[in-house]
Amino acid sequence: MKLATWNVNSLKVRLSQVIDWLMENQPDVLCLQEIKLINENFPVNEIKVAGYESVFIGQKTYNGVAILSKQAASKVITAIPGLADEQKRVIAATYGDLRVISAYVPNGEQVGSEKYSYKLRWLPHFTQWLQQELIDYKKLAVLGDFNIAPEDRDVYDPKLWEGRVLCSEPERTAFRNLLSLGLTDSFRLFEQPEKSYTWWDYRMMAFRRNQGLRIDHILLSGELSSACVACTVDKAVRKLERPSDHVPVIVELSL
DNA sequence: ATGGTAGAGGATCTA
Repeated sequence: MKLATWNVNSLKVRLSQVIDWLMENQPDVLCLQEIKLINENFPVNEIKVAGYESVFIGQKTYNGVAILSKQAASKVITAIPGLADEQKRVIAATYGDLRVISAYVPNGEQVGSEKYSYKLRWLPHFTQWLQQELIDYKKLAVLGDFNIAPEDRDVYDPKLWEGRVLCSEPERTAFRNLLSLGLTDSFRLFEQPEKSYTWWDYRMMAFRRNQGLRIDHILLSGELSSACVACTVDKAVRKLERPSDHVPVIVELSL
């Protein structure tokens, strides 16, 4: 079984790339973030033709998340229970005995900004919810854009980024708190190429210089972690014309 | 410290 996540930065612009990627890679599940469209405009039919069901929660202009899957979804949730939040950042769905969450953690803009404090307020709600999900589902996979580079080795220039948004200690502590629930960063289960990243700024030719950060992650519950046989980043799509600034992360599970 | 690019939507806001 193959699960993947991809921040597409507008599903409208990236739809043909997503369809091509599905056809090529045949994942069982693909989580999307930053779809940047409202539910009425979600391309259900185009995705269905490619052989995938969709669940989604959209929003005008910003945010929006989805899960595409070969199997039909059940028990769909489109918000963190109990959290009043205008921003559409999470969706959860069940496929057989597998629970999948697609998450778009707030970016935070800049340390000290209002968006940064929103991020730091949001993360404990997210953590508490995942704690409950782990109780309810033995096989839980949390995939998405976490907007946190967990360690210095996940940053092309740790000195330059020290203390800055995506790398600051409060954010990294929040990420470690997620792992403390019993979730595993699947990427680090395996030996990986050095300087592996999932996001590169569009500016300053950052991709060509490999000036990236690893901020997209797949976290697995204990039972899934034991079944995980690979975790990879698909850099190739970043070389396409009009690419997203993020690339897919993929896990393979022996289920 | 600043500014560089991309997307949405039609001037800025967000990343």
